[in-house]
Amino acid sequence: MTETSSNPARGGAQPGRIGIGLELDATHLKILEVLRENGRISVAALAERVGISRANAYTRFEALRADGAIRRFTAEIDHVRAGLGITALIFVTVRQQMWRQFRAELAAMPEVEYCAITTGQHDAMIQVRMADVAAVHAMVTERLAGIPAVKATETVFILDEVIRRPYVLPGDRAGGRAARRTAPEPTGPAGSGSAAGPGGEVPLGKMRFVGAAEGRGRLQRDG
Amino acid sequence: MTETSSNPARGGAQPGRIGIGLELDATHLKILEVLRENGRISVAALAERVGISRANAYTRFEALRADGAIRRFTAEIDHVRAGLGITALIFVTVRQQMWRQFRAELAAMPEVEYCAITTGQHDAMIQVRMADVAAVHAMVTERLAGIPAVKATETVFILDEVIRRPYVLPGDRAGGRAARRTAPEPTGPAGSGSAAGPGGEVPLGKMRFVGAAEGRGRLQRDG
DNA sequence: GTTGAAATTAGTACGAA
DNA sequence: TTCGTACTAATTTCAAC
Repeated sequence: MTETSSNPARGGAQPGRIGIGLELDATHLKILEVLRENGRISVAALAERVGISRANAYTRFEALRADGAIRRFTAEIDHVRAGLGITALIFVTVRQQMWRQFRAELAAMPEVEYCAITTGQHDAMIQVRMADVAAVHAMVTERLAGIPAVKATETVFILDEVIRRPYVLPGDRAGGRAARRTAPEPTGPAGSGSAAGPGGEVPLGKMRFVGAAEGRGRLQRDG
Repeated sequence: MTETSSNPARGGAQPGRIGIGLELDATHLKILEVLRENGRISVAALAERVGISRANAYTRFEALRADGAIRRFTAEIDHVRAGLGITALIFVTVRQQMWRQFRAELAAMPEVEYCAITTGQHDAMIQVRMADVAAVHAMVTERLAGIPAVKATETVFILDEVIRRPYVLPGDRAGGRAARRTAPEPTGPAGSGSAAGPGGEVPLGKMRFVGAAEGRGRLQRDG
C-alpha cells in the first residue's frame, strides 16, 4: 500500500448496476472474514490465515477491491473517546415527492452517521452522534425542522450499543447455541415457558411486520 | 504489522472505565480522520498527510490504539455482493428483568449486525442482514420469538441506505451548503435559543422526543 | 495456482533540537 | 515532545515452475 489507495474500480460499483462482477467462492468469503476483523493485516499474513498462496491472496484481494465487494478500509473509532458520547435515532416522515431534496440536505450533514429509507410508520431513520443531548435537540429542531421535505420527526436516544459488527457475512450462521427454534435448545435458557412450547408453536401473534402504509397518519397531519 | 494485531491495551478500554486515558488534540483527530477514510494507509503516508514526522505518527498511532480510541480496523463490505441483500430493523420490546438473557441470546446471533438499547416506544433496535425476506421472517418468528425475554417485535425493512459513514468525528461540522435555513449557526450546534431565528420560527410542534415511558403498552399486552 | 528471489517499503531505535 | 536518520525486518512485486 502506498498512499490513498482509492478504489480504482469504484465506477463499476455505482448504484444501478445489476450484474455481479465477481463470483464469490468460499475462499473469497474467508478473506472477507479475516479482513473484517483486521483490516490492516498484510496480504502475506492474510494468505497464511486463509490457507492460500501469497500470489493468490494478492490476486483475490485486488479482485475484491476492484469488484467493489470491499468498499474500503476504515478504522473503528470509539466515539465516546472522540468526544461524541451521545447517539440518537431520528425517525423522519418525509413529504412525498421531496425525497430528492431530503437526500441532498442530508448529504450536507456530516454529523449523520447513518441514514436508511425504511418501510413502516416512518420513512427514514437517521443516526447521529453528538457531544451532548442539547446538540441533538439543536440538530432536530434547528436543522431537520428547517428542511421542507421533513414533515415530522421522532427522536429516541441510544442508551447502549450491545452489538456492533462491522459487516455480517454469509456463513455467519449461529454456530453457537440458540436458534434451533422448535428443537431443544442445548444451552439456551428459559425452559419452553413463554414462547415456543414442546409442540413448537411460536406465538406469532405478538410479532408485527410493519408495511409501508400501516400506521401512517399519526404524525402525518401537522402544520 | 505482523499478524492479528490484537489491541494490546484492550484491558484498559473495558466498559465501566471513566477517566479519559488520552487527551485528543487536533493532530489526533486529524489522524483519525485519515484513518477513517483509509484504514490501510501506511504510517509513513499517514504522517505525510497529517503533517508530522514518521516517528511522531508512530507514537500517536500506537497511543490511539492502546488508549482504545481506535477500536480496530475493518473492511467495509458490500453486503449485497456478499449475498446478503436484505436489511431489516427489528424493534424489540423486552420483558423487564430479563435483559441479561436477552443480551446473551443476541450475542449468539451472528446475523445481527447492530443492536442498540433505546428510549422510546421499544426497548431495543436490531439490525440484521439476510439473503432474502423469508430469512428475516424466519429470524423474527423462529428465533426472536423463542426468546422468553422478547415480549414483542416490530419489523421494518430497509429500502435504501442513503448515508453510511464509518464514524462521525468531532470536527465533522457542516461545511457544505444547506442547513443555514433559519438560524445562522456559526459552527457548533446548541445555540442559546433552541430553535428560533431572526424571524424564523421553527415548527417545533411537529417534532417529538420520545421518552422511555411514552407509548409503551401498545405492544405490551401480548399473550 | 504455487513457490522463490529481488526490490521496495515498513517498523524500530537512537541521538539531537 | 518532536524531528531526523540509520538500521533491521517485513512486505510486495515479479519471475519461473
